[in-house]
Amino acid sequence: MARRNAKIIDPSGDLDARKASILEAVVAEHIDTAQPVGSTSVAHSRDVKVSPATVRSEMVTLEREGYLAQPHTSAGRVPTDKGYRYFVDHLKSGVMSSAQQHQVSEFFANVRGEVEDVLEQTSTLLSHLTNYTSMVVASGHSHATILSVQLVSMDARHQLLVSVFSDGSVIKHSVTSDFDATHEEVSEASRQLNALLLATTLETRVQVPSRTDHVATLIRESVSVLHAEKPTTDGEQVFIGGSSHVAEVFDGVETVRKVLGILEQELLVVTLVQDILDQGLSVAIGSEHGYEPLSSCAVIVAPVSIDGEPAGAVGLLGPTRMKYREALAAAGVVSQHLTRHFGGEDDLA
Amino acid sequence: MARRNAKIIDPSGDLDARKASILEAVVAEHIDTAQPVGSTSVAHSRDVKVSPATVRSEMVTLEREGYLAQPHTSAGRVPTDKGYRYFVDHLKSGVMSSAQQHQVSEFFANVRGEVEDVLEQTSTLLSHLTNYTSMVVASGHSHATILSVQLVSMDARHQLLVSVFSDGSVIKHSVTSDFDATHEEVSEASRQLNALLLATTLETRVQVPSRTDHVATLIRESVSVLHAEKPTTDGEQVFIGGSSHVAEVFDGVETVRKVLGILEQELLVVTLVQDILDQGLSVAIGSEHGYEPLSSCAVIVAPVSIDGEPAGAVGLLGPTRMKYREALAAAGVVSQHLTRHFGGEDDLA
DNA sequence: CTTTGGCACTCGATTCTACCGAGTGCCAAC
DNA sequence: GTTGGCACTCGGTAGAATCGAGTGCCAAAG
Repeated sequence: MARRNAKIIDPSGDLDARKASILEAVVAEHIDTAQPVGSTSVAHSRDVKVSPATVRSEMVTLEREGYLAQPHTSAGRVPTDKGYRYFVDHLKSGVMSSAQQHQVSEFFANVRGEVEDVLEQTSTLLSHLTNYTSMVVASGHSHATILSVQLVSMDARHQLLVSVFSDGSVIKHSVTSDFDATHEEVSEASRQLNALLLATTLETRVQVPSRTDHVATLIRESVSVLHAEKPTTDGEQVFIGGSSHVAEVFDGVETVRKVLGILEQELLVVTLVQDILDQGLSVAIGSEHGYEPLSSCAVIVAPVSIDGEPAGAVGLLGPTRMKYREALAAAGVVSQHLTRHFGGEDDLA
Repeated sequence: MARRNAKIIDPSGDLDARKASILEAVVAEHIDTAQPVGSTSVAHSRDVKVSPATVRSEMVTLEREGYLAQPHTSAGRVPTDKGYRYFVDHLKSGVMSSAQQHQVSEFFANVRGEVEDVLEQTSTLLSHLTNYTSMVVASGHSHATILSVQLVSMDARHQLLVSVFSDGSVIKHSVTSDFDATHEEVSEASRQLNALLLATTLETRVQVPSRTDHVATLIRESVSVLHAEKPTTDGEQVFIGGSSHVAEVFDGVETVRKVLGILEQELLVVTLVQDILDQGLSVAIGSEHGYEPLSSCAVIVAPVSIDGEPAGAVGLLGPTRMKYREALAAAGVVSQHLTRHFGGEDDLA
């Protein structure tokens, strides 16, 4: 079509149809062979109607424009991050095999248990579906309200503060006092804490009694440990599935080590996923996410919401040459199922 | 010493002093070079006062007896699992560097938070100390008694059952009813549940009301989900630290994959550690633990107890040629600190 | 002016060979 | 029983030769 313009280097990054199909062919082939791809195989691929020679000359352009790279003279071409980016941006969204679709429906029809269990199992599911490492992130309860708090006496000087939130999460904190508290004092404190904190969020500032008696001290102590929760973690949880796939999917011990090292740090994974989501991306390729150790990785994310509110995300981590179509489809389908699962009729907690 | 008997093949597996020191030298050298070790380097090592020729002839014996193996003719010797076993059985227990000792004390002096957090951080500590993957297992609350149960209403048909145990653990279960329960009904059920279950364990059979009103139904339902907890998992928790070390410490993608695959399955890790503990071992080498995919691994375990009761264990996973002395020392020291930490004055929960 | 087949050239990968040397097993001497 | 000496083995490495996939360029064809 816009052939006449082919000579003009298009700064907007859009390619004419022929370059596009060549780039696509290169990416597609490199994804499944992991080898540099040469002009002949591109020329023979569907959607490319020109001779190897023409392909070659187009490839030098694509290389100059940064979509392809040559490992060394007289080798085939390999896509750059930019090349992959173009590829995924122009990917007509694929669809999962019906066997897999079935597997997912089956899974969500049969899962039981608490949210945490469901999320954990979901991450396993996702990694099995794709053969990549999966991440399932549940955002924190920063704006969940407190449904109940209870102070339970462990022994005279140790109590356990158990708080239940409207999102179904439960957290415990241990409270230590430097005096012996009677059972009566503890349950009185528990009663008052309940009255005090009911329907508040962790961000609400509450008026604590300033008296110095045992009950008041327990209350102050309890409120303080509870509110201390906030700054450290936001209560996000992350479930990682199929980390063993890291070993099959990356080559080079060093890469494997680095990637595993990142996955070990849950906080990092949460922020990574969050960052990508915030950028409005669904795929971050190579250096796009800014984590140097993951520069040979691509990360796919798909948001999950509950009642219209963003509530987390599912993610996949693979090499930049991952099978985007399948992986995107899987992440999408699973995130939709999750959204439906938690939005819908079933147990919320 | 028992030199005169050297010719007699000792079926009990005890070696005369010279063979022992040769075997030890081979193992020690192979551990830090990862190479087959030859007669000359053994002969030059401390504790071995004989010539290479003598070493060689002893080595053929050691090989025949199954302590050493030869990768191929005219290569050095490599220890077999049996060789490593002898080595660790006769290891005079080492001691950690004082810098490390300090690091551990420091850690336990400063660590805060709930048990889970402490255990998780402990596993990180242990893996940092040793450069191996660490496992920290906390046994289940099968004989902990219930301190409190509370049924919290989420919405009309969903309640959350929150149970607090004497070991400081808290578990939640969601309860779904097929009728709309009022707040009053829920709190009445909660009250009765408390009375019913207080001081029982998950194994105690309790008499539930057989009435068909809402409160009784809630109670039956709650008791049932709570007691259903038992069979699936015993409530063990496992924290794995430093899985990225797997990639540095094993060679061969396939091994790395297999090991990571095992580590992914928490249940497997728990039983692995438990099995080894049950066998009364502190190290399981190669095939001793019976997990085929881990046949090139050694696993070190050290029990942790609270108030004299076994309460879990710490473990390390490395290659069969791991640095046993250091790793054993680290696991030992950390398990002791952990035992002291939870047995002692500090927070129990 | 674009496309194409032809062709010389490049350069990593593979294969082959020679060779080195660590290490062994054996034996005769101590 | 221990030791030095010696012939032999065999994996690992280095270098040379070769292969071949793939390129860049050019001249002819459309």
